[in-house]
Formats: sequence, structure tokens, C-alpha cells
Amino acid sequence: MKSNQTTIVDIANELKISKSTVSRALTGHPSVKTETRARVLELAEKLDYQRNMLSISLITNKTKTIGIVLPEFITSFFPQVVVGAQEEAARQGYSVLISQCNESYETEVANSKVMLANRVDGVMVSLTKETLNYDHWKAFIRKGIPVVFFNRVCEEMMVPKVVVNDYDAAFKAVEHLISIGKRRIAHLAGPSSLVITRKRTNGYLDALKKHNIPVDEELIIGYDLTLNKVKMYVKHLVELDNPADALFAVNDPTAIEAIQVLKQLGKRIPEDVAVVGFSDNYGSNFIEPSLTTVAQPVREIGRNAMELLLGLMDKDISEWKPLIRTLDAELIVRNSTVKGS
Amino acid sequence: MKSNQTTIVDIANELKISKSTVSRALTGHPSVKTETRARVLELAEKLDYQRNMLSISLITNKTKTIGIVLPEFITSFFPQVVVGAQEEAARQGYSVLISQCNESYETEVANSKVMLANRVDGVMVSLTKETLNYDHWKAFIRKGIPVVFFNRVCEEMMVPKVVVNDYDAAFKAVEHLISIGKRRIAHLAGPSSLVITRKRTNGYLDALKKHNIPVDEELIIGYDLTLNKVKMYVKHLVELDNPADALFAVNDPTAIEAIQVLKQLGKRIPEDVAVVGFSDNYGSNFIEPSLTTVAQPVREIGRNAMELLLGLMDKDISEWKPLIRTLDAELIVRNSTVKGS
DNA sequence: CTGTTAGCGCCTTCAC
DNA sequence: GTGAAGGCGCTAACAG
Repeated sequence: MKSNQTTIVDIANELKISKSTVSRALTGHPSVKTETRARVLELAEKLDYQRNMLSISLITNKTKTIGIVLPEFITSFFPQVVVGAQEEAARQGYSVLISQCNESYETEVANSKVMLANRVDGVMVSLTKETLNYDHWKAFIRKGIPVVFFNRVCEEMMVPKVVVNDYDAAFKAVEHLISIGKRRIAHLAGPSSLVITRKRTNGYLDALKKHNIPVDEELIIGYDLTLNKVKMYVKHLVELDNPADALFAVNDPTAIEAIQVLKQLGKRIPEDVAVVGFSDNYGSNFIEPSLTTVAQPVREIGRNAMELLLGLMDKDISEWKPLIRTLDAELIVRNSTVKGS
Repeated sequence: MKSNQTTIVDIANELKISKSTVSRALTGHPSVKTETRARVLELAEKLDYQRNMLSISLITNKTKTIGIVLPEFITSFFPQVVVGAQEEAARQGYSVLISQCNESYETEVANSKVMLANRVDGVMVSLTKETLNYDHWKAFIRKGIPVVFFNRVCEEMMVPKVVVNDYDAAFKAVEHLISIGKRRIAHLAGPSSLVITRKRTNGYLDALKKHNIPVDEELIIGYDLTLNKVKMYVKHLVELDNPADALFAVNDPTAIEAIQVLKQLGKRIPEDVAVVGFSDNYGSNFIEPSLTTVAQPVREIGRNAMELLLGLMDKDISEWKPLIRTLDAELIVRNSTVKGS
């Protein structure tokens, strides 16, 4: 199965010179006669010669490829992170091998193997909601392949991470609800396996404490991000003897779902129940009422993670620093908490 | 720069046997003593040996990697196509190299070069809105690398394609508008460079013709999908002497933008202006009024394109058939055309 | 300035 | 059953 692609040998034969000279001319080595170089380049152009990265990778033991492993590809968050990451990668001459895991731990492990087999120079990872074991990522470190986490990070691994200040943002979001007079603030939390989720919950708890509002366990519901359960939870929360008058949702899809349910139940938003989300997803600005939420600098997250990762490329393992870059997330107040804002 | 990854040589040295035997044991060659194989496999497991695909690719001239080149990554459409494509690829043991082009022709060309340099076994492509020259993709065919287009296809290249019946769906969408009594049906069309866009426009035109509604050029606006222009266009359309009473938008983001503008202008939807979109994007079901639109089998598009592509893998160029697979798209009627439906 | 040699990690002959 | 040798396309080191 011979390739149809032009090789250095083809050019060398055609020009009746040695392969090394062709190689040198192609790689811009100074010690090549200008005329020889010109002839090589011309023929290469004519034959549409394309360097075979495979052989180069085999020699240099670098593929100039970065793996990006994502938990899902459905919400607009991760694709946009990829855009930022890819921009930075391209700028530094790297390609990107992407895989998404459908929120499945098994798939995450399988995808990590693919990355290894393809000899990526590093990986940028956000964990699935199921992931509790990190051996597959620790293996990368052991093999000298840098790992950078973003968004859904692994706390126990001492590697660079890019996150947003989930705690602060959640704190502010809940303070905002308090400031508009809400006291029975419910929280639809994400799975406790995710650090970001726990941070958001902590922000919620501390905001209540600061304002001397008793924490009512009844108002806190942890769930697995399966949207079709939201209806049941929201119904439960507003039908309590002492019902919720506000909802802080772990993310926007949850909040959007909740708004729809509340409307079905005939509740006024924000008068009866105010709602705050997290992420400023597509649609959050045009759902009615528009959703108060926390905006994350999505592309910047991707760009920063890639930057940190590529920064480790030429360094020895001993120089890797578990730098944590925290980006600012910002509360955007819309109509789901403040009428006509 | 030596790798930290275990190689066949490591195993051979450790076990004091030849590399070839190790290789045979690892690849499941029958002519290896059961005991030898067991020892090799055990050590490979212990050392977390991972085959180096690079060298195998170099030998077999196959990378088991498929390139996916997308025009953008912002709308939910393409990421979901990727999910379907990746599922099929994984099922057949292929990895996927993804790149998105920010709707830029230059970037598309650059990305195609990256795919070539990485020696992908094939590419799955959807064109940017700027792309009018296809030389970079024709080069793939010349080099014996199969190309399959989906969604935004290249008409002049005789390669497999996966599309939805844009014409039929547009036709039905416009007939639907006619059926609810609309006669001044405007069309916000996409750039004429895209085939899908032209097909949708043709469906629009023929539906009008079939129902003896005169085509008014004033009501047809072609634009470059830059959302911030929608406001101007919609305003223009409803302020005509003989204003539009319905709008068929080339895609959902456009339709959603239009709905927001119409509401700002105090128009009632659908009474004053009915709106139909295309694609059933995220958010189209919860914008108010909810958007009547054409739903595409997004994942299936990805799955089918990948299937067609992988089907060409072991075949000779002469056997490649320019098969066009057309999937059904379906009109979903919501409140932007029929109140309370 | 240019040619020759060796080798990246693996698999595939060809021998024994 | 196992070992030794050659080569995929390219670059780096060593000669001239």
C-alpha cells in the first residue's frame, strides 16, 4: 500500500541530488547553495510536497499534537473552550486531538488511551461527572506527558489548572438574591464528585451564613445534571410547607429548565421565585424572563489552559509547577431576579 | 530527548528474548509459545506498555485518524455532528482530528494542510461560508485521501456527501406559512456561496409559485450570517409600504434574532409576523414565542458521513462512488406560526 | 556546501 | 518457535 504522497526521495531522485540536501533545503538550513534550494523548493511546490509529520515525530519524540478531553459536547461551554484552546495551539504550531466522553468514566479512560497511543505531547482535560479515579491521568505524568485541568479539575493531582472563581461568583449570586429580599433560597447543586459544584455550593452556604439566614437542608438538592429530573425537584421545592422563594441553580441548563417548570406551575418570576444560573449559556439572554447568571470567560479558559500546557513543553518534569490560574466570573443581572433591569 | 514510555525493546531486554518475539506476542501472532506470550503480556501490562502508533503508521501508511474540518463551533449544530461522527469512528477503531475555521477560507486551507501533514486517512468536511475555491480539497483526492462532505458541501466535486433535504424542508416550511394565511412571506437567505442556502431559497421560491403567490424581490434578503445585521433587515421588512407578514429565516440563530427584534418593534408573533427557522437549535423551543423550525437529525448526519468515509478506506480510488445520502428533515410547528399549538 | 551513515519504534520477510 | 536483518520517511551526526 504505497502512498501517493510526494517524499523527499522523490525530489532527490528527480533532481539527482542527495536526500539530505533536499531535507536541508526544505528545513531552511543555511548551508545550502541558494540555487540548489531554489530548485528543491520549486519542485516541492510543483509536486505539492507535504512533510510527513509521522517520521519527524518518530525521531523527535514529539508530535506537536495536544489532546483535549472533554466530558460532553452538548452545551455551548466546551466547544467554545476548544475554540480558545485551538487558537493558542495553532499560534504555537500545535494541532489538537479532541475527544468527548458523553459524561462516561469508561469513555474517558478509553479516550486517554487513544491519546497515549497517538503520542500527544500533552493533554488538556475536564473530567466527566462520573470520574472519581484518576489513575489514567496519573499515568500521563509518570510517562512525562504534561496534563492541565480546566473547569472540572482533579484536586488531588498537583498539576496546573485553570478555573474560574466559582466560590466567589456563587457567593455573589446568592448575596444578590438576598439583596432583593429573598430568604428561602433553594440550591439545585451538581454532583458532589465535581469540585466546581462543591465550590458553588460552598459559596451558597457562606453567603447565607454571612447574612444570618439559616441553612435549610430541605432546600439543597444535589443531582446528577440529568435535566429531566429538574421538574420533580422544582415542584418539590415550591410545594414545601415553607416553600422556596428563590433558586440558585448549578448551571444555566438547569436554571432554564427550572424557569420553564415554574412558568408551567403558574409561578411569577422573580416575584414568587427568583432564579439564578451559572455559565451564561446560549439562550439565557432570550428566555423569558431572561436569566440572571454568572458569565465565564469561556474562550479565555481554553486559551489559558493551552498556554499553561504549552509552557511545560520544553521543561523537565522537575520544573512543572502546579500553577492554578483563576479567572474572573461575573454576575450578570437580568429579569429572572430583577424585573425590567 | 528520550521518551519515558515503554517500548518493545525494553520488554525484550528485560525478558532476554528478541524484539520480534515480543512484537509477535503483542500482536497475537499464533507462532509464539503460550508461556512466552504470557510472560510478555504480563510484563507489558506491568510496564504499562502502549503501542506507538507513530511507527505503525509509518509502516502501514495508515494513521487510523480521520480529520474533521468544520466552519464554526459556535452554534450547537457542528459539535453535535462531531458526537455522531466520533461514535462511529471509535466503533471502527479510528481517532478523530478536529479543526474549526471561524468561517474563514484562509483558515480552512491552513487546516487542510495540517490534516495532510498529520497524514489523516480521510477527511469529513463542511465548508466555510467564504469558500469558493476547492483546490485544497481536490488535492486530497489526488493524493488518494478520501473526502466526504456534509451539510455545506462542494457541488463540483464528485465525492460522497451527506445532506438533508433542504429544498423539501424549506418548501414545506413556506407552504406551512401559506396555510396559515400569510402572503407577504419574506426570506432572510444565507450567502449564495453555500449550496444548502440556495436550496432553501429554491424551496421558498417554488412553494410561492405553487400557490400562485408572486415573488417579490424586495422580500428576499441574502446576507452573510452576521447576526448583528438582522435587526436592520427585519426593521426594513416590516416597514415596507407593503410589509412582510411572515419570515422564513435561513437558520435558527437568525430567526431567534428576528423574533427579538420583532418584539422590540411591538409586533405580535405570529399575528403580525409569523417566523420560521431552520435547524432546531438549542433555545428554539423556549424562546417566546417558541420557534417553528426544521429539525435535522444532527448526530445521524455525523454518523452517516463517517460511515461513508470509512467505507472508502480499503477501497481503490477507482471504486469511490460519489454517493449522496440525503436524510430527512422535519418541520416542527411551534408558537411562532401557530398560537398555542 | 554536499553526501553518507545511522537510527527513531515497529513490523515483516527470511533464515534457523 | 525464535532470531536477525531490512525498511517506512525523515533528521542528525559525521565525513569530506
